[in-house]
Amino acid sequence: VSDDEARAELAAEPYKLELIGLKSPAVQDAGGVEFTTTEAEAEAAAQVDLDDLDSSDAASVEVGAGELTIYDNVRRDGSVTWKDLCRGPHVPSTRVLGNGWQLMRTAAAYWRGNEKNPQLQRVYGTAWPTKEELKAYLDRLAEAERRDHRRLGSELDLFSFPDEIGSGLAVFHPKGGVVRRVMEDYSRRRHEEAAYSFVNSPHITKAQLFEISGHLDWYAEGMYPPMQLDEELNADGTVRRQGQDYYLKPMNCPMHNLIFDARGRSYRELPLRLFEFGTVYRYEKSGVVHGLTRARGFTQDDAHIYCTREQMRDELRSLLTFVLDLLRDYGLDDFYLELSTKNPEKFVGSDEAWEEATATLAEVAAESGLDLVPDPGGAAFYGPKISVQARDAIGRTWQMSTIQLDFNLPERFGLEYTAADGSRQRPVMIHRALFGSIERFFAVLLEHYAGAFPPWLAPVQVVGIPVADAYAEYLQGVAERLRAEGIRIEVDTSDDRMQKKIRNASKQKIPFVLIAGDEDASRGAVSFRFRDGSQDNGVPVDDAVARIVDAVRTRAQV
RNA sequence: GCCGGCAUGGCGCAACUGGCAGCGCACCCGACUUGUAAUCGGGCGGUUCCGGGUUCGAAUCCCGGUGCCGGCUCCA
Repeated sequence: VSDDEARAELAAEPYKLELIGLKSPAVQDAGGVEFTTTEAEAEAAAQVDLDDLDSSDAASVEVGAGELTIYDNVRRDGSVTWKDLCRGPHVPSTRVLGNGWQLMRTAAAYWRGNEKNPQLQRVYGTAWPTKEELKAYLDRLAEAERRDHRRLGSELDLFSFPDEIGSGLAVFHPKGGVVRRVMEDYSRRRHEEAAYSFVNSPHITKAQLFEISGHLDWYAEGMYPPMQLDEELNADGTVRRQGQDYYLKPMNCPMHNLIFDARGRSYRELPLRLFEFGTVYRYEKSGVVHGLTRARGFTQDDAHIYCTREQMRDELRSLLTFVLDLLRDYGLDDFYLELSTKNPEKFVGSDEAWEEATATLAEVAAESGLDLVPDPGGAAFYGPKISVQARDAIGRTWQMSTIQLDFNLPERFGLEYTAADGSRQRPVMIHRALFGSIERFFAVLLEHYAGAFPPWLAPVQVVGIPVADAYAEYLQGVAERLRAEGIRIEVDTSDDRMQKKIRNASKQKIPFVLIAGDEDASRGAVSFRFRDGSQDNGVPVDDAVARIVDAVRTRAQV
């Protein structure tokens, strides 16, 4: 139909009239009810962008540029219930959906995806050729639900979000604290080996620092409001103390820059790698806070590397290797990379610097042999970025580590080092976080393992269960030997039945259960029960200890 | 921030149309002493998220706030 015909047909539909005005057949999908076959497609459909629709869905109907199509919704008796703009095609009959469909939820969505526009009600559904396939899909959703870190966090007594503290602010319980400490300890050790220097910086700072860094210009709405220190006057009216705003830090980089700038720096010190588990606070909008993956207070495993332009390539290369190795040690091994490049509308620095940095990142990424997905225009204004995307045990992807090149902050802070020829040079700065945030990484591991952490990370690695009280003492002896090896073991001496203790250990997803009764004790042995329910009976204590110690030391996933 | 939903012992839930706040698990006490996922009995525990209102009477209805869940938008 022509625009005018369409306008006449849909005169009572203000949003559709607006779409007609856009003169693009692509936008016709932006309204209407969506039935999608997968979560991913629902997401994709929800994020329909006017620009990329023209080419991507070309398979449907031939529609010339600027032409519109209108479909009639026809009942079985032939009457038309409503008309709608649609690029098509439509299924001949909704009855082909059979029984394999279900409404999933409703939600508000901004008209044409813009926050400034009014919101419409979006109805989500899912449709499958058969009931069985629908069920399989719903089972996958249930599996994700079962692994939800917020649920596992309370079931396994790892962390909580007390209302009294505030939205998005977690406390870690003793068991969560163990996992976190082990994660951090291992990370520290590896960073030490990789020649990082460990620094510490405060949680609050005068406004001045974020004025220099530019955060108050660009990031103010992501920050908690300032703490105001009032001006105080002496009796004669002179100023005794100047008024001052203090902010919670949303990022660590400005602090690290001040450490770099604390004295004159030589090229001989570079690359200088400053590392900190830096706790930051960001005032996330109320609707986006989500468990540990999107909190308002979190700790980054943050490092800033200051190096020369010449060192940049080698540094990035070894950095990417370091990052991937470490992620693998935590049990993630299915990665791809994303390369975010310059947004021509929003960048600082010279074109040459950008090209060099981007080419270097691309080259280093290619050497890794991993898939590289371009993300044009996705870079921060100060430099391009590689991010590591990891797939977890049920195939979901998570953005983990980021490596960002920065030409801007060294400029703003006036950072310099003295080169071999005595000249003053500006260093390049690399921002990198490997976990991203410890809390998010913790949540990803928790969901990846569905709570069944590998022994080296498990809060309790072994539970000893005596067949009867009489054997508790024997197991305590075994426990002492394991504790001497640094193993986290508890002996269950409660009044419960043995079967109940096994059930409890199983629910807590303890990697190793050691059971002992007369048969074992009389032979100096113990019996294993593993998480999968399998057993290994009558294992000599020496062998049992060696086996557990080995599993922990090798970070095995048993 | 916006739209929709929700908030009842530590956890999971119940309580009809406004009419005595209940159950299971956990916890405490007692009995039982057991070879691979729940022994039995008893007990403690609630200002029904907070503040205000309507009503003879509010977990229940209304208003405001806080928090949570699902999305939008944004992001480590």
